[in-house]
Amino acid sequence: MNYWLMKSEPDVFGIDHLASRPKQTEHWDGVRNYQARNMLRDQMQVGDQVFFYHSNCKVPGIVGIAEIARAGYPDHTARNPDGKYYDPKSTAEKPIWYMVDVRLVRKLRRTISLEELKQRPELADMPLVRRGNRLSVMPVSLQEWEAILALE
DNA sequence: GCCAACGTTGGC
DNA sequence: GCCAACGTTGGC
Repeated sequence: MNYWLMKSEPDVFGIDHLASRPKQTEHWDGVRNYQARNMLRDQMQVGDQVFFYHSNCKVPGIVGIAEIARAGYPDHTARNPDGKYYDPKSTAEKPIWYMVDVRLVRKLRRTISLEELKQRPELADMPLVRRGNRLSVMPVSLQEWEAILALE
């Protein structure tokens, strides 16, 4: 089992959007970064646990726990010419971009803010707290996972 | 809204 | 293959 952190803007798709979906499950589309793509496509497995992170908002931080409900499969939004995730280089035969399905496990009792995460020395190696990091999907070690949950 | 950091693009 | 220009991310 692997652990991950996935970022989303709450105004676009936040934890409450996920909670209101049928089966509290939704596909995670629109990732257009190769490093993140590789994780979606090659590493995420059904049952993996995910921290749901709110970015680009008033209090950025971890707001919930989700799990991978379906492993990587082609992101069909890349083939919709009318959508903002359209990529003409991606085809049905040779998809470039991938997505996974994510199911809500639970919301946290409170937001564990980025500010708080930055203060924990045991989390200093997380890409999340490093300056200039822009990865929207990143691995979390078991030690980091447990340290973060202990903050709740 | 600003802007630093970073990834991608494309000319050469 | 280098690297400047450009677009995007995301904290503040």
